[in-house]
Parts: sequence; C-alpha cells; structure tokens
Amino acid sequence: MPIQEDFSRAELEVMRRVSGLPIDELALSVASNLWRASQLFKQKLEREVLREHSLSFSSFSTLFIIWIWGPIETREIAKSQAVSKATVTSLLITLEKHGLVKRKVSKTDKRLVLAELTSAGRTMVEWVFPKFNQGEADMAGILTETEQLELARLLRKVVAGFQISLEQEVAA
Amino acid sequence: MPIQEDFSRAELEVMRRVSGLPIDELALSVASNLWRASQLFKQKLEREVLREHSLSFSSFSTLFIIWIWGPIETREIAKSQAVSKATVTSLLITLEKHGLVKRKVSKTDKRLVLAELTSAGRTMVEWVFPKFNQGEADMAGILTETEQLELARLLRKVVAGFQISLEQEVAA
DNA sequence: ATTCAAACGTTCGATTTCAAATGATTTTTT
DNA sequence: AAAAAATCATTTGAAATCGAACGTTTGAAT
Repeated sequence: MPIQEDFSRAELEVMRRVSGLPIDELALSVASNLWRASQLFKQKLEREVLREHSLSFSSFSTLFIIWIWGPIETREIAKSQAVSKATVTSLLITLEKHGLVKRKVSKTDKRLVLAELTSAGRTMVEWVFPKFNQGEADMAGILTETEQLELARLLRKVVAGFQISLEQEVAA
Repeated sequence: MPIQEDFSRAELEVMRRVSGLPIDELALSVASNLWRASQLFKQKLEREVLREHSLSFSSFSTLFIIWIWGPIETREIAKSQAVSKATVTSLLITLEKHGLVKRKVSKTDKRLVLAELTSAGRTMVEWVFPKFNQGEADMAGILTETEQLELARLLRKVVAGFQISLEQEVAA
C-alpha cells in the first residue's frame, strides 16, 4: 500500500512498526479507522446530545429501535443492535426504571418478552431524535454528498457481508 | 435519497418511519451503518480471536497501543483510543493483574504514569495480532481492493474531521 | 401422552465505561 | 517565594457489557 499524505502520524507509526510482518496493512487501515470513527461518533453524540437527557448511546439506540418497530421481542433488539440478550435485559430494566419503556410477556409464547414505549418514552425519542440526527449530519458533513453516498454504500456492503457469514455459522 | 435495492429491510423500515420528518436521511444511513459495521466487527473479533485468550476488544487494543508506542502515558492511551482516562486506569489495572503490563511513575513528572508491556504481554500481542489481523482481513475481504482503499480514505477523512472539531473545542 | 431437545429471557460475576470528585504534583501568577 | 490555577491519575458509584449457568416454556420425537 502506497503511503498517502492524509495518514495520521499515529497510523503511519503503526504501519512503520508492522512493516516486515506478514500483515494485511490495507485491512488494518480499514478496521482501525472504522473503529476510531465509530467511537468518536459515539463520544460526540453522548456529550453533545444525549448527556443532557441522561441517556447513554445504547439506551437511546434501544429506545429508537422500539420506536421504529413497536412492540418488539428482546431477541430482536439484541440482533438489531449486535449486543447480547443479557445486555438488552439490562438496558430494558434501566429504561423501565426511568419510565420510558414497558415490558410484557407475549400471550402467544410465554417465553417471549415484548418491549414497547410508554408515552414518556415516545415523547423522549421524538424530542431527542432530531438533535441526534443533527449530530449525524455534523459528522456526515465532513464529507461531500457524493462521498457520503459512497461511504454508506460501502458500509452497507460490509454489514451485509457480516450478516451472510453469521447466517452460515448458524446453519453449520 | 433514492431507494436502493441493497438497503436492508431494517434500514428501509427506518427510512419509511422517518420520511416526512425533517431528517437528514443520508447522514442517518452513514451513521447507522458505521455503527453497525463497527459493532459487528468488534463482536466477530471478540468471539473468533480474543475470547480464547481471555482478552476483550479494549484490552487487546490497549496492549497493541503499548506495543506500538513503548512506555506510554495513560493520557496518551486514552486519547488514542477515544476513551476516558478513568477507563484506561481500569484497563491497566486488569492487564497488570494478568501480568501483561507494568506501570511506573515518570521520573521527570510524578503526575504521569507510564505503561509498558511485560515480556508475557509482548508475547501475547505478537501471538494474537496476526490472528486479529486475519479477522480484519476477513471483514475487508467483503470489499474489492479498490473499495477497501476508498473506505479507508473516507473513514480517515471522517476521523480527521472529528479531530479538527475537537481541537477547536479545546481552543475555545 | 411423555420425554427430550431447543429457545427464550433472566441472573450472576467479572470487566468496561463514564462523569464527577479527590489527592498529588507541576506550572503560572502575583 | 508563596499562593493560585492547571494537570494528572485514581477512586467512587452507576450503568453497560458479556459468557455461562439457570429456570421456564415450547416444539419434536418417540
């Protein structure tokens, strides 16, 4: 991989350190910048938008998913957020404690627990989401619109690729 | 934004739900796929590579940073990982407990704490890193090489953009 | 119909995470 | 030089996170 001038000093130093090892440097670049971008994004949203409403990134994401999908099973939330079911249980307990979510056992299958928003929860999402989206727009605005479209496409392809390999694992 | 056929059902449903609201849908797409890709990546690496060595994603990242930068200050680790100093303290305590890291107070400035690898820590990084990188390559391999280069470039631009806005905050 | 296996959510213990408060040290101001 | 301000890592308390173990419920197999 050719050295490019837009590499950060940190990234250059990492590359210097691993050069000579049998390492896929391009994959390393993709992964480390993916992780770093996602963490900076999370940090920005928590500090600039969510903190004043006493919401963590995870709780807001959970609220948002429930807002989109109405009464939804615990396992579906877990899958959609790429977290464990245990984590979702924990998040729902906290959200319920704050009066934003209600849980009820499914009538047709008593193993399932359905989560839905309370009216306070709905108000919260509809109040916070536009500000959250403004934070998303701030990040995306670093790129041109063409670049944003391309970035979304590439990330979508990566996500879809993960999904396929997960399905294959389950099938195996 | 035109509806594209490679949208997941979930993404389409979200877009349907927010259509009509004054929302930047492209930014929403970028952000949600960025977050989802990063979480799937983390999950994959923890399950397929790190778990067998009793390492979390964060501990490995911390070990790796110390491996790259030799004796390094707590605050530098925090900055490079986009986590708080308190988190780094916690991670270093755990890593020290497992004999992978050693901490010592700086001689020139007694406020600073320097972290460095023990020989067990060095062995661990050099053993795990190639497998970790293989996981990175698995993800990157979902894309063509041209796409990988473009994704790395776009993410790098986003990261750099965050850095600039952070510097402006500090300066203000 | 009974037994067996699978699936679900929860609990448990350990780690990760953060903001705020704290104590120690250094730097700046007076 | 003394006092004040700034910086650093740590502690504290609360929440998020996971894998493993568990109890309940459902579906499948006999």
